[in-house]
Amino acid sequence: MSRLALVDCNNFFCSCERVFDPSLIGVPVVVLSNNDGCIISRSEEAKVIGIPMGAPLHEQKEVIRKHGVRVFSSNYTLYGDMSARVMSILRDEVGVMEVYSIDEAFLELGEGFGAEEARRLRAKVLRWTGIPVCIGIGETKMLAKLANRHAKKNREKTGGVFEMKEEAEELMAGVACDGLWGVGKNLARRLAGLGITTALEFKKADPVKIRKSLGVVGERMLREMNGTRCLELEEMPPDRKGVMASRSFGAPVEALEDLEEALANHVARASEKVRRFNLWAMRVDVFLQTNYFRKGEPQYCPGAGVNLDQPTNGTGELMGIAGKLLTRIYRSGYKYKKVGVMLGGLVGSGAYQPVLAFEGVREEPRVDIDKIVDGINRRLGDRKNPVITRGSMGNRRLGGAWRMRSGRKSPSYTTSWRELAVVRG
DNA sequence: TCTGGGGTCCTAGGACCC
DNA sequence: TCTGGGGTCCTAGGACCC
Repeated sequence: MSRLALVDCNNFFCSCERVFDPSLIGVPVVVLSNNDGCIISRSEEAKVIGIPMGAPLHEQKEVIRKHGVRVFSSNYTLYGDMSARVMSILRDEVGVMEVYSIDEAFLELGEGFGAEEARRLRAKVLRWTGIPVCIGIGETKMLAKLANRHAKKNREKTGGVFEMKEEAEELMAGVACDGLWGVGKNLARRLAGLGITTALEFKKADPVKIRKSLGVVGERMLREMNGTRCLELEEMPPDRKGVMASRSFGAPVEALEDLEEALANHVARASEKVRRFNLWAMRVDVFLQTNYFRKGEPQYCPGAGVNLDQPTNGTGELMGIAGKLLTRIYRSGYKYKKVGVMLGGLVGSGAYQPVLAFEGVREEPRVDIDKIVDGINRRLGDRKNPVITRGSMGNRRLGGAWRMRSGRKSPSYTTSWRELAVVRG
């Protein structure tokens, strides 16, 4: 019987911060979401003192002060680079693997790769990168996930590695349904309605009943729980369906010009991403949001989209289209919280149907300015701080109400010459 | 005062077609 | 009394994940 391993980095963002700052070891650490809004990664020490996942920062001010919690803005440049290092080590170990997220990968295990080998791999990743991982082994993705969860929750006993074997059912009896991968609050409630509250009860449930109540998604999970693979390993990630870019503002925004400037920045990021994947967009959507946490204020969350005659990934062209959509939905008198753009209907070169053109098909430009700008920005700046921008994106140094907060970011230790760690003799 | 961002898949329902 | 049936495509919204 072939098996999969799920390798999952522990408290990944916090662990990345710790690699380059030893003073963080042994003390509570948290990393914040964009705009310094929510807590999205916690060290073990931070979990112990009761800081919940996803909690708004302002609700935790007291705990943070009392325990001297170290707080960081997110530094995705650093995390992305550390992730690539971990993944390259894993890739050396097995023939087939799927990078599932920035901090997780599924590995197809060969004969003889069991808990012992997993422990060796775990030690290797820790030694080479400084990142601690947990490894769960099972016949399917769901079982590997469950094993991983057990390994993580009982780290002293398991040493961070667990393989699903005969004791699986005993373990499942102690896991609530919403602890299963793919079962959230809502599905758990539906399952409870069927009298199913533990992972073991789910595993033994009647497939017909599950199918009827949870659809194909539920049936797939049920089969996976019983050792039948329904969720295949995806070695090559399939092409993206859409690319979105949006940000909450650092402060409420009312003026159209400010929204336009923010949107131009989002379009620049989104179109660069689309070009990086060598794709073209057939559709553009723009949306606006007011702050739905402020119940007393008038709310307005409109969106508008347009299908394009010809696919494009040009920054300038997309900025023009998005700007028109924005003026169409904009109404004055609201305090906006967020603006965003979604590039959809992505197609590869040659995969799209040329338009039946009465006014002539657009010519390809002789010099592709966007690609040149992308190259320079990639070499001299980073994704968040491009060195070449357009006038419509505003001036970074002048700030602007819409720019997000990110006041506690650690240096990009591994990707910027100017921010290398300094060793004192 | 302050409350993230970016994805995926599935389903239901409407428009439209023959 | 009679008011078809079956299909596809698209979109919006729900649910979930990290």
